[in-house]
Amino acid sequence: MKQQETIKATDAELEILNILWTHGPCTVRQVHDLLAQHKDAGYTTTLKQMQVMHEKQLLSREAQGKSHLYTAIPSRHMAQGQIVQRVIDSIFNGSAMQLVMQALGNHKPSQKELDMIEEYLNQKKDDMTTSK
Amino acid sequence: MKQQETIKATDAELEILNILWTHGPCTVRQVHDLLAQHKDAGYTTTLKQMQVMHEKQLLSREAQGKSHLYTAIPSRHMAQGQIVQRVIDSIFNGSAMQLVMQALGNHKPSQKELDMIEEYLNQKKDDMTTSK
DNA sequence: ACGAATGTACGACGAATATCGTAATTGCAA
DNA sequence: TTGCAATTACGATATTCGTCGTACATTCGT
Repeated sequence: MKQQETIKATDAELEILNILWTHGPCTVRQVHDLLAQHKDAGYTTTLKQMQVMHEKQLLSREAQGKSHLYTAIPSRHMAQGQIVQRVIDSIFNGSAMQLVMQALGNHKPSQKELDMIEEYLNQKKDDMTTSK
Repeated sequence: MKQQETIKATDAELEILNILWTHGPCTVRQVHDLLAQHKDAGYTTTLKQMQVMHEKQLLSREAQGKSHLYTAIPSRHMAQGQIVQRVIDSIFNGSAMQLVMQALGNHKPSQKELDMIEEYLNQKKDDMTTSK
């Protein structure tokens, strides 16, 4: 059911995964052009990177015309979970709450976002009284 | 006012910083012994690492007897902020809230923790109505 | 005062990563 | 069908990171 236990990706690889997660399946050219907007690297660099990621089972690919269409294999949600956990373990001494506070503090949440959390909290509380 | 704009530390370095943050100034031996509890590496490895970190201005040091006492230069809080921001940018598409939700979802907060957040939220709301 | 123990300094090495040049391949348009 | 432009394949190189061996320095107990 799980083709992959843990995701091991470098920062550069994360960037590419993020593009794929956001834009759906892409060719190397598309990914590269997006990357090039805020980063400076040659086309073959991106190509090589994606080839390696394909070997590492981070990307699947399918021929399409003369090029390849690449797709992210790990889900964004799964990767997020793992990375968040790693951050918590490494510098938040294992406390997820501290991370939450940090993120909230940094961010100056908008009213709408505060409402979102509140709603979430209320729902959690309901869960607690209803069951368990 | 700020001796350091951005903190660039590898995972291994983060581990060491975390020890220093938690235990306060330490000698190489102390850090190494703590690391050795859940990791396997030689003493000189830790030493070298901390020397490099000293060059990189991640650690300051002070002679103490025959050894050196090392201290983390960046504050834990600052490092947390930067890392959280980087995570948000790289895989949460810039949305701090998504990270918060992910962390909350992962973690199954306790009642006490929920109260903490709620209190925090109320305070935020007060801020919003009082000032600004 | 001297030798063992404990530290530090320094350089080297392997693996992984990032980057790119160049060659081979492929699809398509004329 | 043939040539060109785009794409892929395949190393080669540079850099960084983690690791450690070994040499040098210092302290302390006796």
